Amino acid sequence: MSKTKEVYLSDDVRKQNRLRIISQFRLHGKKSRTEISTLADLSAGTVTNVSTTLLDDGIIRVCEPEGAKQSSASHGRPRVQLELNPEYKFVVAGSLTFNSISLSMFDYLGDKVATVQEKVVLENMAGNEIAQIILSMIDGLGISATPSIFVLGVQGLTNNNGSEILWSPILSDSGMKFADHLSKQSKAEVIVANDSAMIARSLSKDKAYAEGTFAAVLMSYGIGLGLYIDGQPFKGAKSSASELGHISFKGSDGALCRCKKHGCVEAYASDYAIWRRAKQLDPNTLPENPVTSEDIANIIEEAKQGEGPAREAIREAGRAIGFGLAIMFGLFDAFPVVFVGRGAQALDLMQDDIKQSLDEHFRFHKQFDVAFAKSSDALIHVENGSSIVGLEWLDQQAAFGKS
Amino acid sequence: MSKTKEVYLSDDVRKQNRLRIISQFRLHGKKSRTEISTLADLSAGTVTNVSTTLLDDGIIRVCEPEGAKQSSASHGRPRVQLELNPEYKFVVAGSLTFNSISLSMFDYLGDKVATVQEKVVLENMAGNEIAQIILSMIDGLGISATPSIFVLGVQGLTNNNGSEILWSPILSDSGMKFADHLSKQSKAEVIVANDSAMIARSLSKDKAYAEGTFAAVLMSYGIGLGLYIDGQPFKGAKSSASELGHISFKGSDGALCRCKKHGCVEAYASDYAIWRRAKQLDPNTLPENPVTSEDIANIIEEAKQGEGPAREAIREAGRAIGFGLAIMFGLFDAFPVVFVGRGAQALDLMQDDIKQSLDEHFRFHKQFDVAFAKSSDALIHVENGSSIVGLEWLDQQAAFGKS
DNA sequence: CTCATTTAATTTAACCCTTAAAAAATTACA
DNA sequence: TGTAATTTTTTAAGGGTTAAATTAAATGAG
Repeated sequence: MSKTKEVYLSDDVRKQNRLRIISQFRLHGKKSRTEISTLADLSAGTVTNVSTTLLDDGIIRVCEPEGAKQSSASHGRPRVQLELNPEYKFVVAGSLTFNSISLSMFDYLGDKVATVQEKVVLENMAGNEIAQIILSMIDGLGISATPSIFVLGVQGLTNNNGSEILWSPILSDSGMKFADHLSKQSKAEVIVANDSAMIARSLSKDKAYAEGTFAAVLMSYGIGLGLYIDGQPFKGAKSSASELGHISFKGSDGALCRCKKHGCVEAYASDYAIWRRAKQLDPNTLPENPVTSEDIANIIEEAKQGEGPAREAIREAGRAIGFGLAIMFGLFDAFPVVFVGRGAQALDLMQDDIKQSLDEHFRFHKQFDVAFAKSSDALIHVENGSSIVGLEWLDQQAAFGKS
Repeated sequence: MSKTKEVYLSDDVRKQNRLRIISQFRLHGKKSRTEISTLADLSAGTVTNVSTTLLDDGIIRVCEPEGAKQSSASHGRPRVQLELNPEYKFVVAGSLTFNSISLSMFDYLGDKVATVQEKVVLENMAGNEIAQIILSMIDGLGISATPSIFVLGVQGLTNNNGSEILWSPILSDSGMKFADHLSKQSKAEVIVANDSAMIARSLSKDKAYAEGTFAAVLMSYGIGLGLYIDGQPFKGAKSSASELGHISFKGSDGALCRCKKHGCVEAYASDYAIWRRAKQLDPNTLPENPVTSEDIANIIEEAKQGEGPAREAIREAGRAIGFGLAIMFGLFDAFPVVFVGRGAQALDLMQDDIKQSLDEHFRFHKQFDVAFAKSSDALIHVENGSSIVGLEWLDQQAAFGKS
């Protein structure tokens, strides 16, 4: 595991091909050996050999012949469809927000087998308590399957490999260490990941973004950013997530941000910022209670009616986002952006301001085609992205073996 | 070539190991088979086999025994030192600036065998003219060796794979296409690269930055940025270089930048910006003549004497740089920064302002240890980085074979 | 001057993996 | 029932690696 040898040994070739074949099943679902041979560009003989070991190991299984989906040609020996064995192993994917934990169990085929949500304010909880809650939630599902891996999306910064939360606005110092406790108590792998990164991961499976270079911007309590560059999730040097929210939009005389600095993009574009401005409150105070989805929906409604504080709040959010994007595009080049989260519902209203701001601050704006889109519920994407991470981890384990 | 198969075939294993062994020679210089066996973690037998083919192909050669550097132990059969064959192939590495072309030829060992520089203003030249000049400069060296690859650093944007210049402040539209002409006329590979990226590449071989996460900031005519993340040169989505110079430091009422926008970091931190401010000229005009190294040296001298326009110009440059770094750190995490170029001579004077600006705009400043350093002549680093790129390309070719 | 000792490099034999080709299996259809 | 069609398995050949045995080359003691 720790030895990071590259492939230069026949044994590694074998494992590499194992993964290759598993990945084809992951990608295409039910397939016969012959089809896999074509897809994976391996000879029929190799596919037979590897399939045999995969069957023995319980990683794939033979599908019962479905009347409909027969072999393409009618003559000859019929193909035997194989697929990933759903019972092989299980993933728990989910997300932690400031006042709730939602978890879903997925089988190895990637189907959701159970889901559970609990309202808990995590702010003052210790790591072992959180781990305990998660475990009892899973217990409460009454499912015999034990998860082999937990993948949990959280707002904040995690380290590069997903083993540790470095900072999160929704957790105490002790709470941030829940992954350790969970891993010890469950004896399963635990990966913590930035929520926006998981959203991007989820979107990356979408045909529209399959090309693989795009950004997911999560507009809710903060302004999250998940980047995909050339089909690979982008990771910072030490930590998981790139930040859009704390780019300095206005100088130090700007509005107060949750991070205690002034003028951040978040201080203009997050839900509390929009709310604060729409309600014409002091830009140097933070609201005491969390802003709800309804609050934001109401403001959007109001803004649609015409000019006024609500409309102006959304304009300013657009300008801040546009500025943030301009800066990011300057560093990475421009690419499509998908907006997710409740703030994203205002995308139609913001779009012109975003573009204008981009135009003002990004030199190459006109040379690049920047496409915007908004997508559905953020939590679903976080969960979905997390499940993908979990399944890919299982695939790796299945291919390269345990220890 | 075009087929991008991964390693999953014994033949690929062979090639992989060939590269592995070549890389050890590249890294460590003269080594015996036994030593290579240890370094590359391959068996003695494999090293013998591969070495034989490498010798046959003229890629490595036997070193004449130097009296001094004998085998570590005195007993036993003495080791035969091998090394890369300097005559195997040659690289031309160099850089194009607005008024000069400098080229050096390197042998396969990485030793510089010749160098030539010519004053030419490239601004209005066509691509084929530039190619012609480069070729005749090489011709003029009177060296029998023909280069297999040209690697040239240029200010501006190149595409991801180094085949094309997308934009450069020093070249006309036709001039930007010189790589095509050069490649056709010389029948050699031609790679064009961003100058700052090459500087970073050069620095990456420095022990101090060998860890592999740092930024090179080139302060001269513009503000270039070369990034190394985790030992890998960072590339944008479509283009080569990340940009620090055109981050929006002040709004649209800021000073005029060469890119025709207002308020860019470059408009405060580049040599013309410093000069403009030190001379108390209109911040909305661009100087007609290029600012020289002497101009900048004089301003730095003046600033050292005490407060005044020169000192203030440098302060403002520091603030702009600090702002740019803060934004970059927000996206990538913080890491060491090396300043290169004539503006970097003012680092001592700027450092406090950079840090203060960072502190103001980067949330995690105090949690990260941001180290600054300045390095020697930019051109040398560009050339050096380019030669490294060229040699690595040759290594790849040597390992994986031509077609 | 010879020969045991020591270290380096090469050769050998065994093992693993892949592939192409041959063989076997399984079904449709005449 | 037999032939054609198609999928899957088996076989044999070929290539790569490694551990171990062998050969090569130099030192130094008797």
